[in-house]
Amino acid sequence: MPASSSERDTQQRRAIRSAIEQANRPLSPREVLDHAQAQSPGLGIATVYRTLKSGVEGGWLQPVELPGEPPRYEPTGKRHHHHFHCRRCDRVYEIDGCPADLRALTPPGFALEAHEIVLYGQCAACSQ
Amino acid sequence: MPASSSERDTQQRRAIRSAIEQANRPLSPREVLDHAQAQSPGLGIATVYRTLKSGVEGGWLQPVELPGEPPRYEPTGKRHHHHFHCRRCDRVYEIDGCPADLRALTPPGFALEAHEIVLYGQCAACSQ
DNA sequence: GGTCTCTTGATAGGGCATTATCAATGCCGG
DNA sequence: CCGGCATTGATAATGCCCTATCAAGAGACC
Repeated sequence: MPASSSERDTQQRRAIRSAIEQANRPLSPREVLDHAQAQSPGLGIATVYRTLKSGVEGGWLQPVELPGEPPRYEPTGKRHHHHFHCRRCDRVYEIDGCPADLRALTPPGFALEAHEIVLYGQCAACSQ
Repeated sequence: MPASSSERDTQQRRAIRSAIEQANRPLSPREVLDHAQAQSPGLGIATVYRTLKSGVEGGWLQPVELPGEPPRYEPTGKRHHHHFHCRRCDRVYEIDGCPADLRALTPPGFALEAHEIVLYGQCAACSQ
């Protein structure tokens, strides 16, 4: 007997998933709401939070934590990358590549497990 | 006629300043409280927040923002550096150096103004 | 020491992001 | 097309971090 509770396929969830997959950058809950409302008018923020949470638990979504900011969300399975945070429009962009020989910076005795790089500045749209 | 309001030199402020200067790593408000209470028993968290705030405004302190974390505080005037966040004890350490050719990662049209690098893992104390 | 006024500590209050509540709605299997 | 139950939207409630409040306490200049 399989666990009964089925995940229903609703208009709202489709809209949210689609908004996240089509944006090629991590979105905040607010941004997800705004984008998904185009497909699902009347969509509420609570549903966005619920869907984001279950998406992370379900493994198809991952939070992108940034200094002093609420998390953004992006699909899992992408290549290793980092992010650019535009100070003007507050959007976060995906940056390919990873330049650093970070192992060299790690002090003796410290075990390096992961790293995060965030670039700050103006995005193309905001620099005119 | 000089602006009258003087900044008094109190035991609490001395203790807080000393705690921050003697730790060779950024401290959270809670850590500042714990460390400074050794010099100033009965010190309250409100005074810590007040002193941190005025320290930042006064220019001798700067906040260290980390992904998904409340800010830590360190003295200004240090060389350019980054931080290591121990996942076990949650302490943040200062890391000298900056390896990256980050300009190369910046997409065309984007204006790079600053960057942040955070290493994650276990600190020397926590890796035994 | 006296006094003026800045500081302090305890705690209530505010701000913000997120979660819980619950009646109404809408999937979906039969 | 029905009925059961997951889901939804609105909003109240929570959690966390930090700031405001205010009576009591303590620097500093005389």
